Amino acid sequence: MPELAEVEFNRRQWDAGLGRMVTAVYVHPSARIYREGPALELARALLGQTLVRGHTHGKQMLWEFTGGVWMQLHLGMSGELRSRSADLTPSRHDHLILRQDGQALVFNDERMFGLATLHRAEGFPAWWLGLPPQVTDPAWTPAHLERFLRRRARTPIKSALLDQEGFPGIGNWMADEILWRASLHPLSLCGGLGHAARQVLWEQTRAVATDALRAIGGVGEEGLPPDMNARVPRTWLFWHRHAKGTCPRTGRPLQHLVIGGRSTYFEAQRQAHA
DNA sequence: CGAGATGTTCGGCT
DNA sequence: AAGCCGAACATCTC
Repeated sequence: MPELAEVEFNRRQWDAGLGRMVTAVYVHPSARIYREGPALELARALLGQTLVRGHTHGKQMLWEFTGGVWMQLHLGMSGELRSRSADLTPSRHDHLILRQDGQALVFNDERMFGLATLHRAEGFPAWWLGLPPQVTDPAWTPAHLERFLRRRARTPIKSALLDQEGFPGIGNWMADEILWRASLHPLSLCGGLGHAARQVLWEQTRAVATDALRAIGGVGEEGLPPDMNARVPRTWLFWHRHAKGTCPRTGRPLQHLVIGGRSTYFEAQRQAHA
């Protein structure tokens, strides 16, 4: 599920736990999400600490606790955060549960491409501060984008959009959404985009990220949106990118290609080759 | 039953 | 040498 707006949505699921102490920790020690550090060490570190804040950066999540304890979470392909009742019994894919007074914070991940890693630092960990600028950040400028595209001159733009170095938080459906809005063919080589095409790409990347954060992430609203994807407008490509899908603007059938190993849907007539 | 699913990493090749 | 591509990871659904 998770691209930047869904990551934001999941971050908010743990809001109920902010400012509260962790009274017990359940881990599923052999789960693959602990591949970068022992689960039991993470569990021991979190116990007795208070959850201070959650941060997101693209698809990365960083949970700040008291005592210089930080937990990095990545939702991978199927990770979800939820707040449940205090007496919750772990189910099959619940790999991490932080129990607090009044509730349990759950990390569930069926496919286990996600990640949970302990970090210790006074202030933000250095690797977090060194992450590339997010696409909604003022530092993510047209000049920054141009430098990135130049380094990948022979890469199809669809593949480049999935590169977290240049487009933190953009994943497969958002990449298709951006190219569709920008009227760019997904196989266009980065080096072949002219000034005008690069400008449109920059604008639509920002626009899709901002719109998705508002619709899915619930940014700027009180309370949580009831369902993650339900509020995505039908006019987006999002709902139509499947084998029998048609373009919500032209009504013509969508083309399907596998690019960089990922399913890609586009309207071949609108998205002409650059 | 094989294919594919909103992700990342690694080994091999150019 | 930088950068590309396919495979692998684990599980469920169509």
